[in-house]
Amino acid sequence: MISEPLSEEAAVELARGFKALGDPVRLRLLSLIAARRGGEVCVCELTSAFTLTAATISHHLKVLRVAGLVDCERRGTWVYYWVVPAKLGALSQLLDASPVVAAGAGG
Amino acid sequence: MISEPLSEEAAVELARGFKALGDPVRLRLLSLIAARRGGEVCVCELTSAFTLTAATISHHLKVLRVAGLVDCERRGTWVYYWVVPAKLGALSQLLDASPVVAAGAGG
DNA sequence: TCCTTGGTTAGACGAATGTCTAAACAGACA
DNA sequence: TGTCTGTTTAGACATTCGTCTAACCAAGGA
Repeated sequence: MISEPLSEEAAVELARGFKALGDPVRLRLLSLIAARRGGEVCVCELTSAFTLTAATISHHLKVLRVAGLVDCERRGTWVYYWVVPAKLGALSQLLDASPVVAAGAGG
Repeated sequence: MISEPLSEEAAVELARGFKALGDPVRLRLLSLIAARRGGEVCVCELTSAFTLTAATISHHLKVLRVAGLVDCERRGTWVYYWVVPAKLGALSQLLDASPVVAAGAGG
């Protein structure tokens, strides 16, 4: 859980991450990617899991990527996406109910 | 970490929570409230921590409340807010990078 | 070179968001 | 009752968001 008030700067940065997660499509995209621990998922596979257009999926993937939650790489014809665990972990810790004695939380 | 794809329904519900967290003001409000573990914070105290109007703060608090992240109670003249740990914990778990489950969590 | 497939970018448009001012509601007190 | 303080609600307005279609870029194969 949050143990001390956030600075405005920290709040802006963290809010960017949560904002990216605040859409059902992006959350499902992330779950499809993250479900493959350490693995990668082709965009074509992600697109086929929705009834939305490829352009819309690409847009959502870009939002996730700009937020630093996922990263990608083109490999020949296809583009593969994977999650960035450190970024997800940072957001998770903020909400975690178990005390995390990290980051010199003075108090 | 997310270990399996989310259903559309689950994604919609969870996205509501993350969306509420996706604003710097709301994130700072939550941190101000959550920093008092089990405690409560008066709206007047929250409002004075920002340069925004009381109406705007009230609006953001309502967003957090509708999302189930905080709850409140009027007590005489003042209104007090507190966090709902269970809700924060649910969101945290989804992103948690250190899953308690070892391998083979089939389902 | 041209064509085909996979994926992204650009532009448009209705819906939702964040902020404000003004007004209303709730309680305390003279 | 009236008035003051604390908080929420209503309405307005510019900005941002999610989606689409159309166009473009990247790679492979004839």
